[in-house]
Amino acid sequence: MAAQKININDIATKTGLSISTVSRVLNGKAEQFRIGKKSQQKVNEVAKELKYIPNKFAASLRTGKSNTIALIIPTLQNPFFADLASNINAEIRRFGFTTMISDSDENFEIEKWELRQMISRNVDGLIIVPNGNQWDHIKSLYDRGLPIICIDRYFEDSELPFVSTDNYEGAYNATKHLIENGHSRITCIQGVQYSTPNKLRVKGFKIAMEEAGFHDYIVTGDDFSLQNGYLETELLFHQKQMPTAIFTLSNTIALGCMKALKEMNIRIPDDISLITFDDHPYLNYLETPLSCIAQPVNDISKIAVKFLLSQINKEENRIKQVLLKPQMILKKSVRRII
Amino acid sequence: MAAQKININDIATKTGLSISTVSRVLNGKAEQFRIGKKSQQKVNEVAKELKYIPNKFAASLRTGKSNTIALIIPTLQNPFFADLASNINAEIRRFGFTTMISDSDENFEIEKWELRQMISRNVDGLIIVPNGNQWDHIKSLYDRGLPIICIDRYFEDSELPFVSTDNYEGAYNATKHLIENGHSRITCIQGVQYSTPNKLRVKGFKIAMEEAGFHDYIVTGDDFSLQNGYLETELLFHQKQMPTAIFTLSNTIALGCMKALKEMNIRIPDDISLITFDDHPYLNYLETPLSCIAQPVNDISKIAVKFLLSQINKEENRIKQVLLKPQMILKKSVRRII
DNA sequence: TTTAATTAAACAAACGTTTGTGCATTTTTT
DNA sequence: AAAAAATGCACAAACGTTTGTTTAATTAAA
Repeated sequence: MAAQKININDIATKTGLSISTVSRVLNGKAEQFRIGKKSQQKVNEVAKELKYIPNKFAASLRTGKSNTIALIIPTLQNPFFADLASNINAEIRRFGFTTMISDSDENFEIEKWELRQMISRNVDGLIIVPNGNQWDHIKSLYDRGLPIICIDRYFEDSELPFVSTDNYEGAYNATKHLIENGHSRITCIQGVQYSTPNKLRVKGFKIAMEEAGFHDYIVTGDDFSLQNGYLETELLFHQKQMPTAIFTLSNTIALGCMKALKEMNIRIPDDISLITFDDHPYLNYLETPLSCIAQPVNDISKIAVKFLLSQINKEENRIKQVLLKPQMILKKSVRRII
Repeated sequence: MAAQKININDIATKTGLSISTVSRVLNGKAEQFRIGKKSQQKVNEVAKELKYIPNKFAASLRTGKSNTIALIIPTLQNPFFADLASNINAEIRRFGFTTMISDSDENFEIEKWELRQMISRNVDGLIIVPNGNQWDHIKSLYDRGLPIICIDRYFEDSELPFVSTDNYEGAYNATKHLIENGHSRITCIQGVQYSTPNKLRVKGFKIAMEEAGFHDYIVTGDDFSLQNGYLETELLFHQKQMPTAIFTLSNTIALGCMKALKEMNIRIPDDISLITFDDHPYLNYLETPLSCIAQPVNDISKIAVKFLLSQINKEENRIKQVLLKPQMILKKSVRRII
């Protein structure tokens, strides 16, 4: 089995040329090294004939470059991240690089494991949506000179480069929107509490509330998951006073929330208003299309890739940390009251 | 910048041992080669101290193994594939392998490009959802001895191993369900026509219809996309006689279909019934939860990985092509008529 | 006490590339 | 016709591992 893989040497033998010549032709350095036209042609012909596929490992071992970018995200199950991954993969391909996508399963230990795997495969750069509240493992690689950029989630107290959304503004606007529609009893269901986007979203929510003079709002929840949205919503309605609006900090939380509301026969927006972070095609087809704060996924992808490549090419960059404006998309889940 | 990456040699120097000894300790072959306890300890200490990360490229070059599995899917934007990718990634990790996920953007040329990239990175195996109607590029690798398994989409006329769903039965059952609920004017909106799952789904639909004595059904469409679902549904209602039910062959098509219906103010299931292939959490929260034919994504993932690993371990396998039973999940999108 | 067996580790080749340097051969210049 | 320059390519080292073979030192057997 396993017909002998053919290599540069086979081509050298078959053409009667040396491996250095073959290598140079195959790498487009023929002119630079004055390889004769006939030799070039012979090499190319034989390479095609033998279906030569270069061994990147060998090349990479020699050059130290792998032409590969690692992308680590918390989970592909979340369409927001899947979308991000798809966009980044396509964008990276445009520049001739290959992407190694990895799903850390929202688990910090797995993230570290995957990261080690990537590093030991000599990736040229890393794009990561970190899922813990520690960044030593990332920072130490960055300090070693590995080009890195965090997207979506990042660390405020670190100098690690990032591209994300202005989460504060998004949350502020969403809350303002609810307030302008007459809501004052608003509950915010949050995700992982220590994550930067979550903290900033909560901050945006609180400040908008305080500015409006509302001081006894509720912020609850602890995970960017369907279950969390479901559970927190359930609990919410076992309290004395129901909110008139809910602000969920992710699309997954929103779905969980909707599930609970449905089970309790609470209608959106008739009985309660709902607005959420993250957009997605699916949100348009829900029972009630959800008004949301959309993140510019495509822009984030493009900027992250551009930025990473400039790091790889050792270009100087003054700006290393970017926040893009979110967009509020109004659908049908918020009702004006009073 | 780029603090010198440390290698096995640095450890050898620092411990005063040889690189072969270090290598053996690090690879857990210490006992086998009778390396002294103190030496072992020294090596491990120094490795930790220097934060040594092995260079898999060098190892792989030497061994020919990479401990990496390639996964190529049409697009992460489709939650069905994202789900599959996430499951497979997790499953593969359990066996100590790393997954390289790649999104071919539903494009045959890109698929070939990605495949070359993977091969040149010495992957030990390949799991692929092929997106064309040619398989030479895959088959030739298989013949060279690369362990391969197709999932979801596969080729009937090839001996390439696959794990997929019994698409025929799924479609047959879905159609039967519509018929049993009194529908006779049923339209099927299909995806890519040459793809095996699509062909079998259409076959299941047709046979169920014929068996029931209905001969003038419509099968239309040509892409597993939202747009296709949308367009075909639009066109459908410019015809003389409207169907009473639609069977969409993927979740993406279903969404497009729903969008068109909504725009035309046609209600599900009051005005028309709808059933679709593929399940997804989101389908439960739609305006009308969609009845569907669910594929056993998790089982497909597990079996595919198990099967691939057995190929890698050169175990004999009698059964190389597997079809799993789909499950019909009834929600609220099919109405009994007459 | 010499020889054999065991233990512990070193040597060196190989994996498939890339690349700096060197060496013929041919062409151009003087 | 001799020297210089240009052309076309080959040699060999290096990248960081793994692994088959040796070697040295220690212990056990004779």
